[in-house]
Amino acid sequence: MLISTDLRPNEARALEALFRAGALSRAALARELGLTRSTTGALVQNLLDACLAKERPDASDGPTDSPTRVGRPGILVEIDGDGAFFLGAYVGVNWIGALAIDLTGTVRARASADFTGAGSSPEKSAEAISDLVAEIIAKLPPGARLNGLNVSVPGFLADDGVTYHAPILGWHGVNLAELLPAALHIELPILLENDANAVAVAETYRVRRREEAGEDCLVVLIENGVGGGIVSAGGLHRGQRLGAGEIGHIPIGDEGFVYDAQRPGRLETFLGKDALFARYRHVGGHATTIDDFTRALERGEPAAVTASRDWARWLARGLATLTCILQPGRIIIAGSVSVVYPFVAGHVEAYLSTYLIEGYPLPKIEMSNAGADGPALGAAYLLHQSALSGDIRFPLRGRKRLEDRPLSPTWPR
Amino acid sequence: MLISTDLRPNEARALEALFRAGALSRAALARELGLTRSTTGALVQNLLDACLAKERPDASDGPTDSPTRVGRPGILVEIDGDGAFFLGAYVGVNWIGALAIDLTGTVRARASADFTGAGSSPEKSAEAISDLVAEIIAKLPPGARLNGLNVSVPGFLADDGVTYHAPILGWHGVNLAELLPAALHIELPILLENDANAVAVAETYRVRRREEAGEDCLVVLIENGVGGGIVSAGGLHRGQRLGAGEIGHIPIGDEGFVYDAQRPGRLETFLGKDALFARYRHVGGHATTIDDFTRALERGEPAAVTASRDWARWLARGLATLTCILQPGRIIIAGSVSVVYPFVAGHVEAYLSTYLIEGYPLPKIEMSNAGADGPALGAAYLLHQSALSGDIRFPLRGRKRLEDRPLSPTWPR
DNA sequence: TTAATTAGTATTGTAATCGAACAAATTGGA
DNA sequence: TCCAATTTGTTCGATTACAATACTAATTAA
Repeated sequence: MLISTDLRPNEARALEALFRAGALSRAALARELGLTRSTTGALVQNLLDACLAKERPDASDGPTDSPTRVGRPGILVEIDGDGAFFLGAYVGVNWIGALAIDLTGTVRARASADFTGAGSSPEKSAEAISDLVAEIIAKLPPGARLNGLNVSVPGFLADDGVTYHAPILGWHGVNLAELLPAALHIELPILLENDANAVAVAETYRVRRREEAGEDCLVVLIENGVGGGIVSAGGLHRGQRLGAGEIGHIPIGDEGFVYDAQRPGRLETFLGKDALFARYRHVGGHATTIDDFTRALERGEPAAVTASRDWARWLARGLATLTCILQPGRIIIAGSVSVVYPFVAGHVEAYLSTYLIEGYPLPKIEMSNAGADGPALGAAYLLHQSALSGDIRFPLRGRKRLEDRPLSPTWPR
Repeated sequence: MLISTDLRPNEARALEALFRAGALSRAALARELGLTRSTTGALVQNLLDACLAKERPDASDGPTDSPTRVGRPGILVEIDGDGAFFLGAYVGVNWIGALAIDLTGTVRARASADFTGAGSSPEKSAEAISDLVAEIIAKLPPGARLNGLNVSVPGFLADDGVTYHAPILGWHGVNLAELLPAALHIELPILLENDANAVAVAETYRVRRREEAGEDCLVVLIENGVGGGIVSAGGLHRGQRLGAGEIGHIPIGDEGFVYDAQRPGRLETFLGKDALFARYRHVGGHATTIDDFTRALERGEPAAVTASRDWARWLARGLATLTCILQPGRIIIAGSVSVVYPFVAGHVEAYLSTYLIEGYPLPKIEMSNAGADGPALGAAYLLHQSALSGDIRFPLRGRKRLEDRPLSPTWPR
C-alpha cells in the first residue's frame, strides 16, 4: 500500500499551496492545484495519515476564501508544524547563531553566542555550531524529526567545487560539511550556503502579497563586506560555482574610502562598515558604532550627514549597475549598516534614476525585515523549500507511515 | 483514443532528449528518460504516429551510444524535422532578417533586407518583417505547420508591461505584437524578445558537449550599443520586466570615449562601435569600418593597437563586474565589434584576473559562433524550446492526429 | 553451433487521477 | 418553517500512464 520514500509530486504541490495560503479547505485546495475534489480528498487523507497536515478544529475564521458564501462550509486543512523540523545556522564575523523552524516555517527555537569567527579555526566553528544545535534540539518537542542543517557563511565555494573560501573569516579551503557531522553526533544532511543568498531567501520566501510571489528580488547585505543575493522566479541565482552575488568586489571607483592594496575601488571599500567610518572620520566624525552614528544622523551632525550622503551616492551607483544587469523588481537593503539607508533613501533614489535610461522601470527599494535572524532563517527556509518541492534528500514522511520502514534523519530521544 | 491538445510530459521529455542527442534507439531513450523499454516503445509509437519523430533508415552510423557492442542493434529514432516550423526575426539598426527552423532546430529558410530601422516607423518594420516572412514561407515544404513568430529587437519592455522602448531604433511605446498580426495576414502567436537575450539563446541552446549543458553563460553583444543575455540553468534570466542585461548602461567610468550628456561613463561609451572609433581617431587612427580596423590591427598599426588595448581594459572591467554579480561559467563575446576581441584576448584575461579575488573561478571567454544569424536564430530557438517543453501556446501534434481536430496555427496552402 | 547480450514488443498489473453520483451542511427565500 | 440552491466532502467505476514480466529478434563472442 505504501511505497515511495519521498513525496509524490502532487503531495508536494499540496503542501506548498497549504504553506502559501496558511489553510485551505479540500475544495479550495483542489481549485488551487487544478485537481478534482475526489483526488484532492485522497491526497489530503494521505497527508493527514502522514502527520504532515491536520484539520483546523475552529472553523470559525473565514477570511480564507470568500466571506458570507452559500453552501456547505469546508473543513480547513493546514500544515502540521510538528511534522518536520529544519535547522539553520550562521557563522558571522562576530557571532554565531542557529535556529529551528517547523514544517509551517515558524521559528520554534533559536540560540546564539558571541564568537570571533575571524580569530578562530573552522574546527572551533563546527563545535560552536554543534553546541547551539544541541541547545536548540532540547527545546523542540520530543521525537522531533530533523530534516537537515544548513549553515550560511560569508564565503563562496572554491574552484574545486567542494571546499569554501571565506577570507573575512580567515577560511581558505575549508570543508565545513565534513567537519560538522563529526562534531554533531547526529546523522543529518549538512548543506552550506552563502550568507547573502540566505538573507535573500529569508526576505522573499514567505510571501504574503500575491503580486510579490514571482517577483525578482535582489538583497544587498552590508556588513564589513558587501554581499548580494539574487532571487529570480522564486529560486536563487547561484551562478556556476554557487558564488554569484559577490557584489562587494565589483570595481566601481578608482579608490575607496578605505585603502585596499589588492583591489582598490571595489564596492566594499565604499559601502562596508569600515569604509563608512573611514569616510566619517575623514570629514571630522568621531562615533565608532553604528548606533552612535545613527544618533549623530538623527541630530543632524554635519560630519555624519556628509558621510552618509557620500555613502548614498556610491550605493546608488552600485544599485544602478545591479539594476541594469538584473532588473530586479525589488531591492532589499540588509545587514547592520542598512540602518543608515532610511536617512538617505531620497538621495539614493534620486541618484539612481539619473543613472538609468528614461522609461526603465525603477526597482522598489526596501529595508530588511528579518534582521539578525536573516542568515540562519534563510538557510533553514532553503531546506524547507527543498523538502516541500519533493527533494529526495529530505523525505517527508510522518509518524503513522514511519513504522513500516526506518527513516534515517530522525533524532532518537 | 486521442486526448490532450499538447504534449504529455514524457513526450516532451522524449523530444528534448532526441533533440539533444540527435538520434537514439528506443532502449537508449528509455535509459535517458528513466523509463522502461516497454513504456518508451509506446511513447515513441505515439511520436511516430504524430509525425514528430521518424526511424532513421540507415542504421549504419554507430557513434551514438557505444561502438562494437554485443547484442541486437537498435533502430535509431530521430526528430522528424517537418513536424513543425518556428519563425525568428530580427529588427536591427541597419538591417532586418528572418529565418525559419524546423523541429530539429535546423535553419530551413532565411531572408534579410537592408532596413534603416532608426529612420523608419514601427509600422514599416512590421511590413518589412511581413514581407520577409512571406518570402520564407514560400521556401518551406507545402503544408508546413508554423508554430509562432518571435521577433528580437534591441530594446526593452516598457513600464506598462505591454509596449517596447528601443531608443536606438527611435521606438518609444511601440507594440509590435499588435502591429504584426495585421501585416502578416496569418494567425500566428507573436512574441518579442530582446536581441542580446536571443543571441544568448542562439549561442547556448544547441549544446553539443555534455559538460556545458547546465552551464551558466553570459553573452555580451557589442554593436553600437552593448547588450547582455544571461542564461542560467538552461533558461534566460529576464528580470522583472524582461529587461535584464542592459549592461551597456552600467556606470563604469567618469567619462567614456564618446560624449554622452545624459549618462556619461556608461559601459557603452567605452565599448560600442562609435566609442572604439572615437578612441581610435583620438590616438591618430583613420579607418572607419571594423574590417579596416582589424586589418590595421593585423599589420600592427600603433593607433589600432593602442585603441584596442584601451578597449580591452574597459571590457575587462565590465566583465569583472558581471562576473562578480553573476559568476557565469562561460562568457561569449558577440556582435560586429567582437572581432576585435581575439587581438586582445590575453590582455582582457590578464586584466580580469586582477579585478577578482584570488580563488574566484575565472569564466571561460569565447567568441560567438552564430554570427549575423544570432538574434533571429535565438528568437526561433526560444519558440522551439517552448514547444519542446510542452508550452500550451505551441501545441505539437502531427498530421495523423491532425485530422481529428482543427489546429489554428497552420499555414493553409 | 551455442551462449551471452541487447533491442523491441505483447501482456498484465497498479497507482493516480477523473467523472459522475450522492449525502451533508450551509444560505436565502417563500 | 420548509424547500430550493449551492457548496463540500466522499464513494465508486473508468481511464491513463507507467512498471514488471515474459517473450521474440538480432547481433557478438566463444
